[in-house]
Amino acid sequence: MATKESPRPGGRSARVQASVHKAVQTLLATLERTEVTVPLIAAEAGVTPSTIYRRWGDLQELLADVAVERLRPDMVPVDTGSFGSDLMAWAEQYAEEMSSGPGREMIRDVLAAQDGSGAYQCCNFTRQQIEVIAERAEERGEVFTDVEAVMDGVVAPIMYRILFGGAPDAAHVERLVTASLASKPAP
Amino acid sequence: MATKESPRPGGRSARVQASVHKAVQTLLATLERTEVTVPLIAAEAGVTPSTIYRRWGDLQELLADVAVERLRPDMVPVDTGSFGSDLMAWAEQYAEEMSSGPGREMIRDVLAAQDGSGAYQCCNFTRQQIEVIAERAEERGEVFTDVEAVMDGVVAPIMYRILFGGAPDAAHVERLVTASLASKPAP
DNA sequence: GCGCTAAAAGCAAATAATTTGCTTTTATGT
DNA sequence: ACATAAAAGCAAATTATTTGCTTTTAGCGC
Repeated sequence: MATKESPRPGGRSARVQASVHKAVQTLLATLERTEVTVPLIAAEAGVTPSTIYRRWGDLQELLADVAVERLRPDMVPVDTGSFGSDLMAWAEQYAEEMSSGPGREMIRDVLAAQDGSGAYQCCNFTRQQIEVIAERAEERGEVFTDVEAVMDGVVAPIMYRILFGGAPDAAHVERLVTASLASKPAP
Repeated sequence: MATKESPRPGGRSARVQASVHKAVQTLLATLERTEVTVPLIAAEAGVTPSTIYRRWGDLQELLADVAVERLRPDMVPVDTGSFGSDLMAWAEQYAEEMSSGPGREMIRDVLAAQDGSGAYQCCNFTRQQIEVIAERAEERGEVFTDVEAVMDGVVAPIMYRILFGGAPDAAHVERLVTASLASKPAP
């Protein structure tokens, strides 16, 4: 989407993107999802609706774009001393954040977009967080669970239940992590 | 959504629902997702757009409603003689169906709707299929994996990867099932 | 069966959204 | 500085959505 091309002639590009993103966040914080429209966002951002349509295509793509930015992790997983407790702490926080109203809406926005790249990015944000935990474990000389096994055993069940059923409770998350630690100790 | 109330005065209800659903399926088979609009569906179904708006609210809810119907299982999982092979056969078919273009679009439609009940229903369709496999295992006197453990260990990873990354390949699905069979043999 | 009733559907005007052709602005490379 | 091409503005045209009101219909009591 935002490829690495060097900025070409003509763009107020970055400025508009920033104000539109901010406008979306402001409006989402205030109004119901169904009340947030492109013309409203345009007015709030001080741009023309056609600018938004031409840059993003439609409301869903814009909402997805904003949601991906907001889902980008802003901190490194806390270091609690071991792979197991790092993963447990991370998973608990992840489940809580994603289960929250705003979390669920952001995930929904990302998945609703036609362009699947947002979902892929989010998945990678998560994978990278786990890789950080794994790399620390490796530096400590620990035996630790394969990253893809954690994706399957911890991340996927949490996300599945948030999306398709009730959010998993803390005990469930703890069980998932424990099982993952026990089952596949291999890199 | 479609509650079990006995039909009240006035509804051509069922007839309209059927023709609109059929129209949606016809159009989805022909056109790109972004080209399918409420007025088009209305014309194809021989109803007025306002009828659709009043019954379903918007296009997304209608698409979700249709997708849920299409995701409803139409057969019982095949009986291959044991819990393990039943689950393996079912998981392979499930992964294949859901990974397909139409499968992915239906899931997306279900999740994109404001009304989360469709996702919940789909999750239950899946759970019920696994329960059928589990009940057969119980009748045979087998030891078998808890249904929720299968949801976490097999269904969730398949769905997560379909939604967020590349679809899982056959070998991956096989590994998930094998691990699930090995890890939690209990009720 | 016959009307009564209320839910659902039709119709059409009003509103809101999206698209589009054309003009203007602006960041970059020369 | 100037030329250039990408991005943004503007406004008209199109398309989608909402809404008030009328008509049709299925179930209900008689």
